[in-house]
Amino acid sequence: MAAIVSDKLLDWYDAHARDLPWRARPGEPAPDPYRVWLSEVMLQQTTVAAVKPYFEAFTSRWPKVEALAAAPEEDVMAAWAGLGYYSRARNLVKAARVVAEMGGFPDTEAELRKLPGLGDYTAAAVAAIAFGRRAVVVDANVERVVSRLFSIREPLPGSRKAIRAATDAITPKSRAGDFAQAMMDLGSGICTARDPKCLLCPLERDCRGKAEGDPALLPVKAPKKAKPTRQGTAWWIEREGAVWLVRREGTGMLGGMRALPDDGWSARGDGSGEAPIEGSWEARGVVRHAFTHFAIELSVERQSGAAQPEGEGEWWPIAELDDAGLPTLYAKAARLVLA
DNA sequence: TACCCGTGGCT
DNA sequence: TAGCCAAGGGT
Repeated sequence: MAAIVSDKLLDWYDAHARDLPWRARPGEPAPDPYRVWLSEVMLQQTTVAAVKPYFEAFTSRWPKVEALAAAPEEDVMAAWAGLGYYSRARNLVKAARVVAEMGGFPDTEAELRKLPGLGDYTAAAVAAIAFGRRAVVVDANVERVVSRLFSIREPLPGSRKAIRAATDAITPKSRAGDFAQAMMDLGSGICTARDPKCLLCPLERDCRGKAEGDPALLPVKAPKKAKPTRQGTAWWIEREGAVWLVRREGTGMLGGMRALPDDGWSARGDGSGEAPIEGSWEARGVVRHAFTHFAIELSVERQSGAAQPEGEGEWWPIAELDDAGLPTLYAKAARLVLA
């Protein structure tokens, strides 16, 4: 059954593979490991449509890993702005510098797994896609397809071990990269989370989930926690056509990204409401923004002709604010002030 | 393990 | 519209 499933899927992939900028067409040589790695990191929890323009921008500006390794971290962070999960950009720079120092990407799953930002999924995907290694590649698409194919009814995340074993059982010795990408294309276009297109599926006859009932009910997932709403304030401090920007520290929320000064709001609590400088503030309104596990209502206060706040920061020309690389929350706040 | 960490499209 | 979802990783 295992060989039959992988053969059917690879045949389907040869006929229906998506044409993507980071992907070789079936039968072509494997693409540059740099492009595979970059695309896989960008695609972590991120849609293909969102990734495409960023992938083009990055590979145009930094065509090789050595170029990315030589770039200032803040330039990479600014280029990543809007894509989200900014630890990916911090780790991207770290990994690029390690790889450049090594003289190239390692070509085994175990060595790739040691690079920052490469977990089980990405290490396996790069090993399989860029280097033709047999690796068990399990992402959310594979979890869904395999849960249905084998009718695994234990809820996630408890079912991960069983899903991995089942995926291992159907992963072929050769063309593991194509197999992985075929599974992802199948999950993306056919075996979708809602309303799967079973009539178009090359594995319909092999699918226990289909045979036993409604495959759309799989995988079962644990219920999600309610997300709280936090209150915070951001300060638009303006002087001579420039606004005061800081760079957020650490590895936490929006860490390493340029931002407006704020009052210390976080996922765990509201901000203090305390302004960084004296003076009279003009209320400009409230920005609402939903993060993964909480929402924020950010009040935006403005002061012009202001003194320079203490601490690190820079006066950024308002006319060039698009180049600052503000994450979406602060881009919204800026739009509110400038509207 | 459970939680933290972004964003935009879709229903 | 409010929630769900997407090629997860780090701690």
